[in-house]
Amino acid sequence: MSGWINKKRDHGNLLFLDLRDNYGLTQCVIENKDPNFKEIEKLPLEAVVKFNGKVLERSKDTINKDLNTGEIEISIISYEVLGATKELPLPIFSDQEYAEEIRLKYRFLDLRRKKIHQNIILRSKVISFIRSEMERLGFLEFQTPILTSSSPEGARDFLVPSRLNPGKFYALPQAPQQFKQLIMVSGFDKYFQIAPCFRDEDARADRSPGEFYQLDVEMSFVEQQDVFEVIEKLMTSVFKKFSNKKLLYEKFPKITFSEAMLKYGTDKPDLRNPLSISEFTEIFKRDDVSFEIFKNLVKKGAIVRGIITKNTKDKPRSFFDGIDKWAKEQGASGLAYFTIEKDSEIKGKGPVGKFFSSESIREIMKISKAEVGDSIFLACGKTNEVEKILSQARDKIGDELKLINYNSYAFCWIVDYPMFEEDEKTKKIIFSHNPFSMPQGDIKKLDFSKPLEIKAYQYDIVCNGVELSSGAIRNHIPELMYKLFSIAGYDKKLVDEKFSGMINALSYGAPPHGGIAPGIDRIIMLLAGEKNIREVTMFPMNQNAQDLMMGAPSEIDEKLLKELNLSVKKNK
RNA sequence: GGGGGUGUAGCUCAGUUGGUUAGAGCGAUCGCCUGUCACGCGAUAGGUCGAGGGUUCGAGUCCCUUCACUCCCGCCA
Repeated sequence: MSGWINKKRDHGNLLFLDLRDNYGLTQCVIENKDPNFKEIEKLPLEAVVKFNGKVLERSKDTINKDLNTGEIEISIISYEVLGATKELPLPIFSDQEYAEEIRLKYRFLDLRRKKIHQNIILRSKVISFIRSEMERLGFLEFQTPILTSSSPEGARDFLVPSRLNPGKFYALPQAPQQFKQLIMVSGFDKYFQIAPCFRDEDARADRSPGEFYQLDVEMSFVEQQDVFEVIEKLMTSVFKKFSNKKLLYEKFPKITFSEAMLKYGTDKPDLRNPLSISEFTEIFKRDDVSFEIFKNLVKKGAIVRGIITKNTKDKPRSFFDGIDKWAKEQGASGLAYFTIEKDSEIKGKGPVGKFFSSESIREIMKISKAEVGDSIFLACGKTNEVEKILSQARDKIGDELKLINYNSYAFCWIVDYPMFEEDEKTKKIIFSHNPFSMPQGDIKKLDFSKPLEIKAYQYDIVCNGVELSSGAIRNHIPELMYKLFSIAGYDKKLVDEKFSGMINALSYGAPPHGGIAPGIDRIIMLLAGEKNIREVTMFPMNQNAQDLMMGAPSEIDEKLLKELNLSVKKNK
């Protein structure tokens, strides 16, 4: 048996060694009467060795139930060192947390550790299963180019200089978006790919810098619902196979974008959380409400929304103040709160309760289905500010009140995204999501004079508050595409120039088509129960997009630069 | 680009109000130990307290600057 020395237990005249390989641990044993004893005793942890020996059944009282191989052990007869080791920069056998820097620099050692080793194995199995499921559903896997052209919309591109075309650059694909549409125009009707995607944007815990993988899917002659059915089938089978956690919905609920923003304050709601947001702005226009701070803000155009918590009348003051304090730490102006009580009359108890008449509280209860004994947290401000803080408050309060079943998965679809939105700074009309999406409604009757009212066949799939993917039914009609691009400030010439391949292809008989591209890394994160994408990525870069193990990015030899017709301008 | 957190031995961490020689566990090295499975026991080595500057009789501890890692905002069609 060959493997790494995981742990030694040296009794002086009797030595146990746990030998580790990809599959687990096996205890090996040797006694001091063996001539090899002294040498084996000195072997360092993590040396790679081959032991020849006898497999022995362990006596009943020495069986280790925690090991798969705990009923046997190997009595060592001879050995060979296959790979020596220096002193280790981090221990392998412990479950302790280590600094990322050292883990990433010695990733090959880190990957020997049990948890991350299992995560990577899980990743392999999930991807393999997805492939076979997609094939079973009739999809074909194709590869698309890695060296392609830069696209004007979307994220920052990674660029690759062209030696043969001095001064020109390839871009790495942000996603195979245009290619998968071209595949549909080419007459293939069900495509998928485990596709590498490259975006030069800043990292987050759930976002690798630079590169990540999508399950890229596209289908022709389909409507939105056809895409949903394929993905629902796939996700339920993947999540059932690789997790024991409960799926709250097998038919994923559909929530419109505007409803999601109102009820949850975000377009990626965690539906494991039963709390929802209600709209109360009108309450603050009543004469029998005297909460002047909010009333004055409402007069200036602010809105008021709030979250009802059920039966929280007995919660200590510290709970409510804690939430208010937390909200201020998040940069909001805080959350006003009171609890609905009743003696002879309905009234509000708490710092701002006295500002509300019985009648106004009755109205609040009607709007939000609140009852006596419930409490209400209120936020006031601009729409996007209120949405943001209440969205966070929903997670925070749900967690504190233990309302969230963390042992479950709640999928949903967010649908009916607007085609356009107004840029906050420039006040220009821009594509709110994907410029290639098909607008909803009768295309001949679309009112292009009110672009902000146009909805798109554009959708997101969300699980446990994690955005897994967005997708769309595509716009396959060139004239309509020119029209939509012109609203976003691209004239025909520019569209022809920037999207020549696409627009040209759509002019030669393009089928209606659509698709989606769920993030593989995030699916694995959800399945592995990890909060950080590096825990499910074999060789990740750090937050500054550096590979500490390989030393990337690095400076480049002058000769190579010259061949590429490039010179580097040094700062300072 | 902005805000927060962290940085002390190879690794994980403790270090009180600024006060004597900066500690523990794991790991390493050496010794003892025949049924452990986080084996046990004893000893030794190992420190620019991230770096630079300042305050002070005295700084791991206080102040300033800076670097690294990380979390968040911006950004991510």
